[in-house]
Amino acid sequence: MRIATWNINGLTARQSFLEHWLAARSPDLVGIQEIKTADDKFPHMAFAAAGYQAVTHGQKGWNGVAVLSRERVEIVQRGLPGHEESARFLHVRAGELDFITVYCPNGKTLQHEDFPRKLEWYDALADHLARTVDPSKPAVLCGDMNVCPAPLDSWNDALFAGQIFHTDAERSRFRRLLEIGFVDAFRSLHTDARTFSWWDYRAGAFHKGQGLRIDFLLATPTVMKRVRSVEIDRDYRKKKDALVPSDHAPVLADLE
DNA sequence: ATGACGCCTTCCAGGCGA
Repeated sequence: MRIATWNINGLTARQSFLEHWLAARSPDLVGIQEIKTADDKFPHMAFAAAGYQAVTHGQKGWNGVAVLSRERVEIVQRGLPGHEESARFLHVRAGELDFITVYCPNGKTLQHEDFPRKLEWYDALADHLARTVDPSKPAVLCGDMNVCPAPLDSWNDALFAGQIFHTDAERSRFRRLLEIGFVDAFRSLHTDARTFSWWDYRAGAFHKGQGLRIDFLLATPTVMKRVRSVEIDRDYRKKKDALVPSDHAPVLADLE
């Protein structure tokens, strides 16, 4: 079984690119973020033709998450309770697996009012997961977390020390997800790899290796036992047949 | 030093992303 997460930066702009990737990688279960599309505008037919059922928690213009699955899934929860004003949370059940995808708030800067809101959102997420996820059972929490959990996850941790994505406040929120019982699958298999999942579109950041690792597949121990590989699909951060890529790369894991 | 690219929108300049 192949699972994945990907911030696609706009479904309308990325649909062909996403379909290209689905055909090339054949994932079974995918969390996508930033679809920026309302539920009633989601192109279900196109994904059904590619063999995927889509479950969406969409929003016009901003945010929006969805799950694409080859096998039938059922909705457990759409929207983070108490924070339904932005579409950032979707929990589905795929057989025995609880699969949750999130698009965490960005926060902008430490001075911006969005920063304390980001921390509050994280606290609400952790509270909700602690109540609703049994860490002894198979579960995956994936998505764009908008945090570099450790210096190794940033192209220049010294330059950005104490700035957005690099603060102790954000890192402690990320750690709380691990304390609930989730394991960072990529880091677990690649202890020392300085591998990123996002690169700014501007100034040739991708080619200069100036990226961040902010997209994660977090899995409970029963899932981790089945993990055979975890990779960041940086080939899909490149232009593909003249199609423009997202600024994020997909993260993929193969489970036994 | 600044902006840099690409997304979106009651529509095309301006906000936002990370």
